Order: sequence, then C-alpha cells, then structure tokens
Amino acid sequence: MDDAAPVPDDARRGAYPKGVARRKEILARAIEVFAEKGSERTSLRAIAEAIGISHAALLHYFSSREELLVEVLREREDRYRDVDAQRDPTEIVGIMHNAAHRNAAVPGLVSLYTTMLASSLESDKEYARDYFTTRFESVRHKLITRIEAGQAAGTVRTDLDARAVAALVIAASDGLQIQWLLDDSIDISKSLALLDRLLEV
Amino acid sequence: MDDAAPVPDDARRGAYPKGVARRKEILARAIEVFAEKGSERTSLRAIAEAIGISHAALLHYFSSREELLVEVLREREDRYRDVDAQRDPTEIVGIMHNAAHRNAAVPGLVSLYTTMLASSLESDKEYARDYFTTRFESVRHKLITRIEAGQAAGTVRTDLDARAVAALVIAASDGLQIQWLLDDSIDISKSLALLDRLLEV
DNA sequence: GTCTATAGGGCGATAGAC
DNA sequence: GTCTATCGCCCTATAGAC
Repeated sequence: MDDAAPVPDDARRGAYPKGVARRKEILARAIEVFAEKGSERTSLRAIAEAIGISHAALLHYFSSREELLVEVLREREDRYRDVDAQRDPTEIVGIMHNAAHRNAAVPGLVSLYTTMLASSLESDKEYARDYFTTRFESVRHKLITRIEAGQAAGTVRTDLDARAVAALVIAASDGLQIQWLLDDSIDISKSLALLDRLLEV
Repeated sequence: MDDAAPVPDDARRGAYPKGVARRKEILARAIEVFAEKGSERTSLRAIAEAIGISHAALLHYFSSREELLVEVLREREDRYRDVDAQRDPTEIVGIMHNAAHRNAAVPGLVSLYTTMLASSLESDKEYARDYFTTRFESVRHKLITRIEAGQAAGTVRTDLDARAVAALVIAASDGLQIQWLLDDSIDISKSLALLDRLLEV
C-alpha cells in the first residue's frame, strides 16, 4: 500500500496506487457477486451490471474478461494462504478438506473455478492456462512438502511416491467438488477423510 | 436396427430408421473430429464445417448444440460399456485406469468432457446436467457393486464405506485427467495404481 | 434431407466525450 | 476514471427453396 510510486507493487500490469485500490475494490465486489450467482452470466456486461459500473470501466482495470475472471479466483485463493500456512505441517488431506469446507458456502465460486479450468484448455486462453498450471504445480509442491514431513514424522505410509500422492489428493478434492455441485448428497468430507485414513501408516 | 417402425428404438427423440442411421454416422464423424481438435471450435458452424455438412443439417438430427455435444460423449462412452463389463468384477480402480488409458489417445475428447461438465453447471443446461448427474450416479453404482464384491472376496479393506470410495475413485480419475491435460508430466497411471494399493487389504 | 439465407441477439473490445 | 455509443464478430436457431 505505497502512495506515490508508479511502480506496480501489485506485481502485475502497470497499475498506480489509486488504480490498485479501486481494482481491489472491484475484485472484492466481483467475488461477492460470483459467490451468489456462480458461473452464470459471466459476460463482462453482466458482471459490470451486477457490480454497478459499465463494462467499459471494468476493462479499464482488467485488460480482458479472461484476466478479470482469473484474478477473481486468484484473489479469493490468496485470502486464505496464510490460514493454511499456519496449520500442522504434516497435515495433508486436512488442508484440502479445509478449503472444501470454505467452498461449501460459496458454490458459485466453485462453479466459476470449474468453468475457468475447463476453458483454460482452449488454445487461445493463455492467461487462464498459465494461472492453472502454475497453481497446480504450486499446490502439488506444498503437498509434497507436507507428505514428506508426514513420512518423516511417521504418520504417513512411506511406501508412497509423494508427487503421485499430491496429484491424487488434488484430483480427489477437485473431482469431489464437481460431483457435489451436481448432487449435493455427495459427502466431500467423508470421502476426503477416508482418503486421509488410507494414507496413514 | 428395425426397419419400418416409427418407434424411436434408439430410445431418444422421435427418430425414424433412416434418420437414426445418418445420425449415428454424424456422431461417429463428430467423435473423430473432437478426438483431433478437442474442445476448440465447438460451435455448430465449426463442427458442421469439419464434418462436411451445413450447421442447419446438423440441427435436423440434434435439436440443439448442447444435445449434439452430449450425445457425442454418450456415444463414445457406450462403445466401451461391454468391454468394461467383461472385466474381473472385483476390480475397482482398474476400470477407471482402463478408461484413462483409452482417453490418453484422445485428449480432445477428454477436453470436451471437461468443458461440457463445467457447462452443465449452468442453470439453462438441463440436457447436459441430466446426462452428467445420471452418468455419475450410474458409474458410482457400478463401482459400489465392485467394491462390495472386492470386500466379500477379501481383496478390499472392509472398513471403508463403498459409496464414499466410489465417489473418491471417480473424482481421482476425473481430476487427474484435468491435471494431465494441463501438464503431461502428470502420471495418471501411477496415481491410480497408488490408490488401488491403498484400497487393498 | 440438405441447402442458402437470414433473423435476431449477445458478445468483447475500442473510441472518444465529459 | 467513467461513461455512452458503436464496431464488427460470431453465435444459435429458424424459414423456406430445392
């Protein structure tokens, strides 16, 4: 939160302090909107209307619809980074479980995540694809560290490849959320707790 | 494959024999096209062009773009139903593993599956949502039967809830495919084999 | 059964006034 | 910094000729 420097301290796209603040404000409002309305009506015009500005104003802060939607996901995830970091470093499924629990309150954001993930597979969606590949790689790494810590501490089976487990845990977490979005009788907690038990020594 | 009866023996949408044959032909061609090109350019116009007919002709056989894309997924899946049914009835992860192996050759179809799954979450996509909810429920059921058979045969841990395991296995399978689409260093087989081992007694 | 033509609309993005 | 206006595109779906 500097004041006069023209340096994009936000690490992204040349943005000046005032602009950065407004941008954050817009993102916060967008998160609220998506939490309620989900991946419905995600055109620039619809989002702008929901936020209460024009779609042209939206494009003043985000250079494209794709960038806006990705930044919504990033911002939302960043909010909980510190919370997760404070958890027991040998917990593995626990941190996904925690995220799933938070997400249960905002199916709209889970739906947006899924929609953007699918669209990132298209060749002209570089911005989204970069976000997801980087995100997956970083989450896998975080998990690998935890898995190895758990193995060293004797709470996790040592006959398992950490990277394969990490990919599996993320996959389970993402996949269960989708099944749950389609059928809320699916019990994400139950399946994740089960996976946790399977990994135990 | 009857001949003159106006009954939709295809179980769907009033279609007459000649029409059914042509419809299947179109679906087969569409599967080829998607296998190559994936979830790119999936507009009716683009699909029609790739197949070599007009988009209006396409709509003569499928009442909407949504229906066409769902039927592509259904047709493709139906092709392997018998193959799976013949496998050892106590195999669990094996049948997902098998599907994953088939899919590795056609990332385009996996990508289409993911895109349609995401879009089925939107409220105006009833046709797609019906397909996916029914499909998930039926795959879960198939797996539950296998899990219980495995438990009875003594090859699967008996301290696990079959439905929770089923949801987990499907989630893992779907989720790993997505990670693999974004990063082909992800080893689906390795993670699935690992899950298989975890379920063993 | 397949085509061409077109209706009819939403979209992302830009230009330029204030 | 935000707006209105508009461009130009692509889309789904339909109508009607052949």
